[in-house]
Amino acid sequence: MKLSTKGRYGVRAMFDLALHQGDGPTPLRSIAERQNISEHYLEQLIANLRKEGLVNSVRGAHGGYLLSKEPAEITIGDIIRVLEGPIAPVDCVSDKVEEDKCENITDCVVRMIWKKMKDSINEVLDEITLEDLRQEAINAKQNGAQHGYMYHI
Amino acid sequence: MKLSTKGRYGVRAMFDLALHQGDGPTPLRSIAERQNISEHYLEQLIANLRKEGLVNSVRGAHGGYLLSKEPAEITIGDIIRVLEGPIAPVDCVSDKVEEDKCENITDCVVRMIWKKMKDSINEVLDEITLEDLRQEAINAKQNGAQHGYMYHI
DNA sequence: CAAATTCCTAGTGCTATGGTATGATTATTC
DNA sequence: GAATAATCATACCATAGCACTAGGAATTTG
Repeated sequence: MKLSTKGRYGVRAMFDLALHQGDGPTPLRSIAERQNISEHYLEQLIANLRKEGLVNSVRGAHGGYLLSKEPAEITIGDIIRVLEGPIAPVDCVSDKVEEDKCENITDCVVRMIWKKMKDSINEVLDEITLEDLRQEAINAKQNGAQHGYMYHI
Repeated sequence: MKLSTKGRYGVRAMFDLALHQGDGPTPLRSIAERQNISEHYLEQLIANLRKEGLVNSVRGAHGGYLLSKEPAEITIGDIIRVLEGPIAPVDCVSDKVEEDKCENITDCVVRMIWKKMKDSINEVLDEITLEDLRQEAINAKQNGAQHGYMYHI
């Protein structure tokens, strides 16, 4: 029951973009350096975020990446679902197709657990936006946070 | 973010024991057959459940396994934590030791997400007991559930 | 003693993860 | 035109965990 680095790096990268939103496109290299993530690996991840429309890209000199929407309109759930697939503890609660593969769907007592689990996780992740993180970072900074690669504002 | 079969098989096996509690020790073979799980594999899982005191074993002919406590006193969280380790999306929120490995612990904005996620999952899993499942199975049976390997009562 | 059953150790094939390496192509700015 | 950057492609690799399988030793009952 662990998230892989895909989801975690993705969230950090998007958070980084949220903090630098307004400065124009942010090159991948800057994100990778600030967040201490392998640039090549991050490239693979952000390609998915672009395909799913969470970020826009600008080519060429002074190019880079931009959030496609306001930080308040992007949830952590949006990001993680793109990078890790459906957020569900077992396949039989993740989507219609997978549900149908389970013969016992209506009778299965145990499935109820996974359903509750899934709903509770998604609820948490869908109520946190990048704007929430940005605000927290600003507060932390004001309250004297020092290190934190998480908020180079 | 998937559970492995360890956690899922474990829950099903314990649920099976809950349903057959009172019949004396349940041999592993019976559980494995009813739940359609590899006997040898299940053996390895139940060994951990025994070491952690969730089940008792009786050797020899007519031996088998028994829940060590009342079904109402065993939560799904108890079972999954034994078989999958701490239920946490990232290590830095799983326990003290892991927390200490993270330099940024106090300042890290993103960590708050994983903390909330962890708490919400654990809350769900710790409020469901084997007795709850047993009751649901009995209800389902009365309401005409037919198939469901989940409740051979 | 034979059968049933738990207990224990080892090995195995597969897949996903988390990268690295290399290079070519396209678009943009100065 | 040079530099900067995204985009695309392909391939490789080491490690770890998963989901078993195999085989046998120890224990208990009848």
